[in-house]
Amino acid sequence: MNQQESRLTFRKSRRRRYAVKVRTRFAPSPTGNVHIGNMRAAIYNWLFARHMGGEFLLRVEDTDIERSTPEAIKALLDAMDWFGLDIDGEPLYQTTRQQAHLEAAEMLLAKGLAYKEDKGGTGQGECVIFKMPGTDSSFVDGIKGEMTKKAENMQDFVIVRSNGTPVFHLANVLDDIEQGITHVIRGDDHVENTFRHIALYKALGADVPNFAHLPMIVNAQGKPYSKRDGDAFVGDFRDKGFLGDALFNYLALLGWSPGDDREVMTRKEMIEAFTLERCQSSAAQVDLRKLTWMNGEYMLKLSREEFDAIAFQALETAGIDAEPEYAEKVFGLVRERVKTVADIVPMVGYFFTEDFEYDEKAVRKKLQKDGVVEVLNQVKEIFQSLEVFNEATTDKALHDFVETSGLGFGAVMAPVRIAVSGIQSGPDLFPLLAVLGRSRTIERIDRTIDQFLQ
RNA sequence: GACCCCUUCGUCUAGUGGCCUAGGACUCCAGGUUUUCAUCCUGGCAACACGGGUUCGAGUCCCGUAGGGGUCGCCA
Repeated sequence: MNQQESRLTFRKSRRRRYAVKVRTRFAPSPTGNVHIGNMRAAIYNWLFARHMGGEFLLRVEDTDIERSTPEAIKALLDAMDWFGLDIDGEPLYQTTRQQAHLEAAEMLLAKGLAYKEDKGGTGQGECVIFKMPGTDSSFVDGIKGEMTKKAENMQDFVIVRSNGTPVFHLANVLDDIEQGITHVIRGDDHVENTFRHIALYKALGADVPNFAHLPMIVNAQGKPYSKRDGDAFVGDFRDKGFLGDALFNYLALLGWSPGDDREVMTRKEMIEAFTLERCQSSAAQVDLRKLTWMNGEYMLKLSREEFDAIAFQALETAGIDAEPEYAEKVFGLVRERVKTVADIVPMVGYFFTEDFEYDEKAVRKKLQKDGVVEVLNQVKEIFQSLEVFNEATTDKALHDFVETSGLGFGAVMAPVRIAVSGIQSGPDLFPLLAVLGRSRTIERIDRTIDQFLQ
């Protein structure tokens, strides 16, 4: 009922401004790190704007001179780029607006809607305080429905500090007016502010936009993300090997669903299906396992070229020098088994060095057993005698060997695999051998015998 | 403490009074496919916070309780 009511009212208020195009915005302060909670708000704003055929703007709230460095701004823009959040128009930098903010404060003062006072008698001088109208306030939240607050529960608040700088509330509202924002979609932590902001809009003689408040996202312990949760920044997810598209999709689904069973969705599908009414009003918990699964789905959707480019990049950062043609063959082997970008290097390491590690347990359980030396020696001879060494010939040769020797597949394949790769799991053995090549395969078998089976 | 908000499987969710013996996804478990691992296929475990109403009928509406969260800055 509540949902239905809110939907109606929300539509009605939009119809009133029928000629106005929907405009949303992302208004972060550039601090060098973008929290995924903020990024999710950006995603929802973007999705909503695109769904409505409207515009998505960026406003950089860079008034904190200490933290708002050019690097921080670049990091912010990079994060948006990584997610593919394209903006309409030029970003508005809040520092360029200070004069306008101050003039508006003067206007409110002149109209008697604000007053000056040394709040709390600090002796720091007088600040400008906005006078709340003294009436009950209510608005219809696009997600939460009807919200009300009694006059006695709302206090006057500072809009210009005694040092002459504008406070968030004033700047934020004024800039939203300047940018023509029709829908303010932001975190739940702003609901209380909304009552203040609505009063400001009215005092300023501006149309009050629609508001929608997104529930917070919480960590794996179900607690709010704090500064200590190291993995809450967008950059951390990138470092952990997640793809921007996958994180985007995952975050979009964290608090919203299309209403049917779709989960892995294209941008187009998400844009088409996205509505505020379908957003959840309770907090959502981040589940890295599901994110990892979804990332795997996106890794699978990558084209050969895209995957190779990513894999080369990963190799490069790991300091591994790779010959392109060979590396591409290796990538082809692991392409479908990788869940995150970070999985690649550990999975292909042994292809690029003779100095790879042997898994101790694998050596103990599969290699250091009676008869293994003989098996490896015979396999080596078979490989040496092969006219051509490729996937098909090694496959046939080993299968023949298994048959004639009367040994099980496992008794032959496992030792060979460990001898050439050091580990028990990996790509299909024969393609692996083919990529490795005959000489390397034989050398590795020899070395394994010397090292563990003498 | 005051004000506001939230509550369906472990997690993300579907559910707008009868279609719900509550559906899907991730995870986990079992079986199958596979030379290994992953994939893939099949099956399984698992939830309406609690208590009262309203109603012929409640996960869905109302009230209360409990739990959780947000806000109470000359931070944003």
